[in-house]
Amino acid sequence: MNDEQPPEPRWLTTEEQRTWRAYLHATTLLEDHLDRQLQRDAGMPHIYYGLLVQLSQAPRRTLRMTQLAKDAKITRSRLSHAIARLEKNGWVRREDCPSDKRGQNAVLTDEGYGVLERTAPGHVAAVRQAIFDRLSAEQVAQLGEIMKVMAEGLQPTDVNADLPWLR
Amino acid sequence: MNDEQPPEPRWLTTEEQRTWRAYLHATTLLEDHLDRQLQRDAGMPHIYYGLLVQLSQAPRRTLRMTQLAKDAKITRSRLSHAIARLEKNGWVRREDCPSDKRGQNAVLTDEGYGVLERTAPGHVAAVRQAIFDRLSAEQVAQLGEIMKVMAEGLQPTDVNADLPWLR
DNA sequence: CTTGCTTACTTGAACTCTCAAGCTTATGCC
DNA sequence: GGCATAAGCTTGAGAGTTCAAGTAAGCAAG
Repeated sequence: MNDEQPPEPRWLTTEEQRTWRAYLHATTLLEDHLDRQLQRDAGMPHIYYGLLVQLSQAPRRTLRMTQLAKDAKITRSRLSHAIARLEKNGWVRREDCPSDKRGQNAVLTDEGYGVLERTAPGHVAAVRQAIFDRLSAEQVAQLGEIMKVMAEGLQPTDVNADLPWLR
Repeated sequence: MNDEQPPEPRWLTTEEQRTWRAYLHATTLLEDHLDRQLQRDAGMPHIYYGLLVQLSQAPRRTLRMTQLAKDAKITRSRLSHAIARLEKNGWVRREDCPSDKRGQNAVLTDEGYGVLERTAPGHVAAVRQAIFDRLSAEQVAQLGEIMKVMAEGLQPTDVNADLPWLR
């Protein structure tokens, strides 16, 4: 027989709950806000905009699909669908990768770059208004550090990459 | 003629960019992580789980649709679809509101409560592992304050509610 | 050189979200 | 009462996301 009881879970303290709720509210409100802002002004959701930004900063405005997916923290499947849509808009072009016949490069077109040029100011203004105009310099630094720590803990590092005993 | 130039937008400083990127990475990674965790263990996305939690804490486990939508920071349309799905699962029931024939109440069923009981420990553990186990008490307090400020700035207060000259 | 495993990417179906439109009931005003 | 407007909620269609499955090309071992 198994007499073990599941251990009483460590619930959140009142203070932690307050923080967690505030986190959920702020992040969902902001994401909705930016999604609407960009959908209205740039004709695409926030995540798609982020893809164009990544491409615009890459050498030759070109990135391998897998790399872009990693940078943007999304699955390759999602990226495939997204690039298909952006390609239909004429903002991104696909190219075969010369060195690896399995590979695809996503390339930001001039049109895509133009969209970015036209809409970036409005987007930055929205971000600024939501965050940086409301926080002290100290808080911005704190936020940066906190988010860095959180992101590190969530990085989907290759499973087993840190498990030498499985190699 | 119009000689006005659009003012050069105030771009983000390097420090602000770093913080903004960290924010985007951490929030998308966490949301994906929790969505998968709950989809796997509770059979619903994070936001749906949040709806059940709200209901579980309301008197008589009942809430008007509009109120629930406000609490969860989602549109009424989205809520309608969500409740329809949860109703199909038998976790929520709709009731006509006695005092207002337009109104609908969402009620958490016993089954719904059961799902919550069974899955809450795992969910809390995931949240704890992603945030509270990795941050100092001080950082938790900072995060709470920062998120509170951000949420306040994004609150979709009724348009015009703060514009007395339009009344 | 071929067998088997891995990597890169795509696809389709099921599900969710958004947006605009629609229905019903409440409320204020004459 | 009768009318206009607002509030509460739903619906359907189009767009986006997820998950599992599929194709094709690299790679390593024998």
